[in-house]
Amino acid sequence: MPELPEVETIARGLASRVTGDVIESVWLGSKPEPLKSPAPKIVATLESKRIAGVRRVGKHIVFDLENGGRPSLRLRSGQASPVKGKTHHKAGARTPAPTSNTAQWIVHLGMTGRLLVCKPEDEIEKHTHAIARLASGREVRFVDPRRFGRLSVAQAFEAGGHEPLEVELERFTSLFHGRKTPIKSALLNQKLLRGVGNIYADESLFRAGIRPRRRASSLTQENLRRLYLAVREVLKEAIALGGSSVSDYVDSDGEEGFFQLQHRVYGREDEPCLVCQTPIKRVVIAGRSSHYCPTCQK
DNA sequence: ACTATGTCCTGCGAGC
DNA sequence: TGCTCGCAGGACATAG
Repeated sequence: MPELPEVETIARGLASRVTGDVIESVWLGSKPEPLKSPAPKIVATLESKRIAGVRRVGKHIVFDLENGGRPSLRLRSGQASPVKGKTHHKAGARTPAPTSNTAQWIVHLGMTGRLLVCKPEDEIEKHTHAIARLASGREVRFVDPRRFGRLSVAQAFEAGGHEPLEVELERFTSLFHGRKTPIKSALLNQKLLRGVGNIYADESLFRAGIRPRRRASSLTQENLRRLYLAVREVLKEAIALGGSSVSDYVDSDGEEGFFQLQHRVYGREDEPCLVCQTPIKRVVIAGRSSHYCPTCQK
């Protein structure tokens, strides 16, 4: 679901709402769980930690955790697990907590993942896979119908690739040197740039006047300069509008974004180009829908 | 090392 | 109404 602007919006929303709160207990759904780290390690890493901040790295949401949370208040005995038949992990001594004073909780939302700040009495949505109970009485819930999302913990999380809004033009240009893959595929490669997904790749290529099938290595310096500026422009505008709500995307407050109203090619197959009226084409590149104007993009 | 393809999941809307 | 099909914001493993 979410690309850089949506993840940025979600991370900012979470940061403003849960920074300073303390994770008191964690519940994880049963296998197959969308976990990249072992469940006991996730539980041990999160519990009794204070949330020092929440930020975005590529398409990942990173909760920065620090020691100093109050000792875990045990749940009332007999309280049922949120979802019938699933294991309830509690703070325990079986798995030693990391020795470092800091750690991170990493969430990747995949296609359909959501992180919601809820009250305990709010109905547990279907496909809820994790719940972190906070000292304030609220809960952070991870809901993900398609299970492409992933949870993990780290001591010093590192993501590959460059942040598109931080990378300099020269480095940006060098990323595509000698690559025979279509520029669309290269933009989606998170090891090059991190955070660009299908919508923003298409929108950026339209603004830069470049067809998605063009080989990355065939782009001129001028092409790459225009693409660099287009990517930055599109992402900044989208962040300002709270991201794109295409089907069911909402941020952690349940608010929709509005950048979908600015889409010029994505999802507009057969509709007239907003610049030249030529019908927008849709082709499949690397298994992903790709939209472009055959007149405006060369 | 780079590139193309299939696969993991569930839900929704279009078309019959 | 109810079925099947195709498609969906992503990222891996695998094969060439």
